[in-house]
Amino acid sequence: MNRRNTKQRQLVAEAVRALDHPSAEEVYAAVSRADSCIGKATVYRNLNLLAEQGEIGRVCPGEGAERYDCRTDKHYHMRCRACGKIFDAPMAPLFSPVQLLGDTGGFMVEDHNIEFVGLCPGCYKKTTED
Amino acid sequence: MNRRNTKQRQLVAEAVRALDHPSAEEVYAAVSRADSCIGKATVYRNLNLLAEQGEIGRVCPGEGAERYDCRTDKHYHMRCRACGKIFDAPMAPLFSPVQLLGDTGGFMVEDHNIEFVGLCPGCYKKTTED
DNA sequence: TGCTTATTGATAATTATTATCAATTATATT
DNA sequence: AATATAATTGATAATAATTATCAATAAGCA
Repeated sequence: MNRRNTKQRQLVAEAVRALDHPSAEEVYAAVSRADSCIGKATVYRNLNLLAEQGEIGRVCPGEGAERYDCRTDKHYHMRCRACGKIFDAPMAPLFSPVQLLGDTGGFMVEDHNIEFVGLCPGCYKKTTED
Repeated sequence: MNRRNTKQRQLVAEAVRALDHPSAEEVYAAVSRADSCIGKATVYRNLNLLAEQGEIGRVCPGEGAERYDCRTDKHYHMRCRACGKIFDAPMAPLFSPVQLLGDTGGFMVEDHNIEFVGLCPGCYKKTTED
């Protein structure tokens, strides 16, 4: 059950670090440039594995495909509702989010996420251009 | 383009109100009990339409299918990572979430969502039972 | 160098949802 | 009430994103 260092896995990890919140498809495209015969399933598998092992982050947008993140520290995101692009939110993680909650009725909170939704500069510009 | 009050649409709206954060599939199952020949596409279409018109809420969980919500006021959710069930979070909506953000670099924030992730009472019990 | 087994690539399968389109039906108009 | 019209429906195909399957390959230890 020991993890092995394959060329494919390295390429996937590098792609996530080189790209900005890429989707699996975008990672696949980038990796394919370096090694055109890499399989798509291999990309998905490695993204999952790297995320599980905490080497990369995973972002679950309210809409659209999963994104991956070179940052692994706790932070929040802003999603453009027009182009779907994900940005890091300039906001410190809440110190003790569970304290914001009242009686959860026995629900054990382990984690939390915040997503800001709106328009990125480029898409906002487009809405005012007509 | 005027909206019409069909029996199917009413059944979908009623099902969302009767169920607790149901998925489209769960709404379909409930509605099918009342009218067994309702089409699945009709359920999806009406959920989208009712959500767009603000008659029901839509919840986009970090994992799993979309959920629908009889509540339409701003509130947050807790999701059980084991069973996927969605609960209302006992937390008042942030008064001015944009004030929590620093310089967004021109990103226009319009909305935000918070999801707490953890274990619901039932699933937590199961983890301690062995 | 050879062995074991994690990993791969190709592809099928799955899940959730939307698009298509002819038939139906709610509602305004006559 | 009869008619017109266009919103809506149901069936089904299509799509998108992801996971499962499985024989072949290759990483890394003995």
